[in-house]
Amino acid sequence: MLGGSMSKSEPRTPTIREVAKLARVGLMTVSRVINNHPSVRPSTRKKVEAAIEQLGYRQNEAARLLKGQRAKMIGLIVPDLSDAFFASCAHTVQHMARAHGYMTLVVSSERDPDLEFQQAELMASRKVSGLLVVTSAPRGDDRLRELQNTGLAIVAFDRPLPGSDADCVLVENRVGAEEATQHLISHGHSHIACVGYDEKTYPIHERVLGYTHHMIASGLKPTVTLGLLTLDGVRQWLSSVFASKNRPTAIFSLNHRTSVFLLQALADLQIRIPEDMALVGFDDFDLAGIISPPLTTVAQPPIELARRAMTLLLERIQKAHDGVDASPAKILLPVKLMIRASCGPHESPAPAVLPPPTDDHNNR
Amino acid sequence: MLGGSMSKSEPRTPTIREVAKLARVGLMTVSRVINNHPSVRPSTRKKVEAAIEQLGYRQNEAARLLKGQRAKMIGLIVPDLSDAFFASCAHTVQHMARAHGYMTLVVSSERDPDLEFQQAELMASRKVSGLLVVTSAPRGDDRLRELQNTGLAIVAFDRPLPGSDADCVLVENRVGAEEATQHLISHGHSHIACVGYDEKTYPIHERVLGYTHHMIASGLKPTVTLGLLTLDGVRQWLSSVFASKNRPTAIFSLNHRTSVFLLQALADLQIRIPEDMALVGFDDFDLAGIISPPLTTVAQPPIELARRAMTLLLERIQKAHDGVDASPAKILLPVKLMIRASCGPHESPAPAVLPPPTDDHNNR
DNA sequence: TTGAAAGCGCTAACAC
DNA sequence: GTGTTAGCGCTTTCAA
Repeated sequence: MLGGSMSKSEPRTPTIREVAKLARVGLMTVSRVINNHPSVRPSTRKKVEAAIEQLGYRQNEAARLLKGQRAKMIGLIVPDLSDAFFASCAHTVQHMARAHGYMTLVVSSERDPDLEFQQAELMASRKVSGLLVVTSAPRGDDRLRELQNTGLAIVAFDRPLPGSDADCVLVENRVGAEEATQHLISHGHSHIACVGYDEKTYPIHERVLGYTHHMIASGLKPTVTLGLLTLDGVRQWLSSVFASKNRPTAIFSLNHRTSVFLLQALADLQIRIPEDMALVGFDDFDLAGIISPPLTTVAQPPIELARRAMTLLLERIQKAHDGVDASPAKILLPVKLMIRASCGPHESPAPAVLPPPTDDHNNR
Repeated sequence: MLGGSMSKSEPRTPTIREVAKLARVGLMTVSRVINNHPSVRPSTRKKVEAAIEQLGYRQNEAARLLKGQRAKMIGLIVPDLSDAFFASCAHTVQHMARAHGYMTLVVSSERDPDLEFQQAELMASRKVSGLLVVTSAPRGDDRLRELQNTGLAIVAFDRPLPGSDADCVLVENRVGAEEATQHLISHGHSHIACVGYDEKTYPIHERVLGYTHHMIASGLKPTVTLGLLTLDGVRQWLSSVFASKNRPTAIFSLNHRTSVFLLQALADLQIRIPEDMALVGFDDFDLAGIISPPLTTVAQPPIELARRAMTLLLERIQKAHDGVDASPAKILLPVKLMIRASCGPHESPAPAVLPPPTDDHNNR
C-alpha cells in the first residue's frame, strides 16, 4: 500500500502545536519564532528552532492565507509564453522569485485583454504577493489599474499599464527605431520602408514614432505598413513593393516575427540582402548573427528587463508590507544596435559631436 | 462602480455564509451546490446559484486547502524555461491547464536534480493537484518517485522518471537518430561524426544509441563526441577533425544548441554546407528552413508532447480523485525528418521494402 | 516576554 | 434533501 507505515496514524506533516509541545512553550511563541518577531527571548527561540528542526516542521500556507496573509507567490502574465523573448523574461522572473522564496504562477494571456484581466483576478483571489505583467490591454482599459488600487502590487514591463503611471520597466523603443533608421540612412538609403505585424501594441507604436520622426527630421518620407500578419502577407507586400517604380532600398522591420517572414520572403523572391534590399530588424535573436548575411538588429535586453521589473516588484511588496506608500518608479532601459551585415559593409560612422567616452549599453 | 456601498465596512469578498443567508438555506447546501453534489433539489440549487451570482461569490481556496482538498493548480518543472522547446511545452501546458480550471506553477530546475526535487516538494506542500516534469534526475535518484508514491499525481515527459515505469510521454529519439543517420548514409556518406553537448540526459543517450546501432548495422564505424559545451569547444573539435586525414564528411548533431554552434563554427572556418560537410541536427527550430542552406533536422513535436502529458495528468488526477488506481501509461510520439538542403540535393529514396501506404507523422 | 482564546471560510460527518 | 457541529493550522487580540 502507498504510505506503508506500521502504526495506525500516518505521519502527518507537523503543526505548530506539536512544535510547541515538543519545545514546551505556547503556540504563539512558535508562531513568533517563525515570523521573526523580536519579542522572543533568545533562549526560547533556540528551543523552538530545535524543535522545528527535529520535527521537520514547515508552515502551512493555507492556514496563513486563511488568516489574511499573502501567499509566497507572484503572478506573471505575458502575451505569449512560447515567444522566445517572453520565455526568457519568464525564466529570469522565476529564477529571481525562487531566490526570494516565492513560487511563480505563469499565464499566457494570448493577447486577450479579457483573459488577461480574468487571470489577474484569479491570481489576486489566490492572494499572490504581487503581479508582473506584460499587458495586452488597450488604452482605456483600466481594469488592471483598479486591481492595483485594491492594494495588489503590480509592476508592468515591456508595456505600461493603460492609464497608470505606476511602476514599469520599458525599453527605449523610440531611440532604437531612430538608431535603426539612422543606420540605414548612413548607408545611403533614402527610401526606407517600415513594416510590422501588430498594429496596436505600445512598443510597436513607439517604434513607428521613432522611425517616422527620424525620417521626417532627415527630410525623408516615411512609409509605414502594419498588419502584415502572415508569411503570405509579407510576401505579397514585398513583391508588390519591389515591383513599384519608386521601390524602397531598405526595410526597417518592427518586430522579430516580421523580420523572419521578410527573410523568408526575400529568399523566396531571390532578392539579395543587402545588395537589392537592406534590412534592419527590431529584436535580436539567437541566430541573427549566424544566418547569411548576419542580420543587423536592435537588441532588447529581456533578462535585464525582467530583472528590473522583478526587483521593482519585490521592493513594492516590501513597501506594501511595511505600509509605506512609495511613489511609482519608471525605468527606461537602453537598446543596442547590433551592427552586422544586412545593411552592407560596416561603416565607421563619423561621430556627430564627439566620440562617446563610454559604450555601456547593458545588453545581454 | 464595483463595490460602491455607502456603509462603513469595506466590501469584503463574500463567503458561503452570506450566500446561505441570502438564499435562506444552510451552509452545507451552498457547499453542495458549489461542489456539484447530486443531493440538492433543483429548485434549491437554483436559489443558491442566484445568490452566488448576485453576491459575486467565489470559493476561497485557502479554506478548502485547510480542509485537506487539493489546490486547483498544477506544477510544471522543466530544465530551462528560456529554451524555446520547453517554453513551447510550457505554453501548451498552461493553456490546457487554464481550460480545465487550473493555474500553473512553473519552475526551471536549471538542470539541478536537488533544486528540481526541492521545488517539487514545495509544490507538493502547496497541495498542487499534479506535477508535470521534465526531469533532470540521474539514474538512481528515486526521490520524485517517492513523492509520487505519496499519492501525488506525476507525469513525466521528454524523459522518464528514474526507476519508475509510471506515466510518461516520450519521443522516438532512437528512431529519429536512425533516420537521420540513414539519411546521411543514403547521401553517400560513410564517415559520419556524431556530436553533442549534454552527456547524461536520457534523450541524448537514446539518440546516441540510435546512431551507433544504425552505423554498425550499416557496416560503418560510429564516432561519438560528447561534452561540446561551448562554441569554442565546437570550433576546436571541428578544426581538428577537419584537418585529420580520415575526416568525416557528415555530422549528426544531437541537439539544437550543438547544431547552432556547428553552423557558426562551420561558417567561421569557411567550411561549406553541404559540399564540404553535410549536417543533420536533432531538434527543429523556427529558422531552420530559412538559413542557407536550409538545415535538415529531426523535428520533435513540443506541442503534442505537452498536450499528451497534460492529458495524461488530468486523467491521473481524475482517477486519483475517484480512488481508481489505474496502470501507468507510456506514450511514444513519432519524430519527423525534415529534409531540407544541408545534406545535399534531395534524393527520392528507393524504399527498402515497400512504399509506405500512409505518412502520418503527426508533427506540428 | 509569553500564553489562551477566538475565528479566518470551508467541508466531512453526522443528525434530522 | 437539508442543517448543525466540529475542526483544518494558523495569527490577531488581549490578558498575564
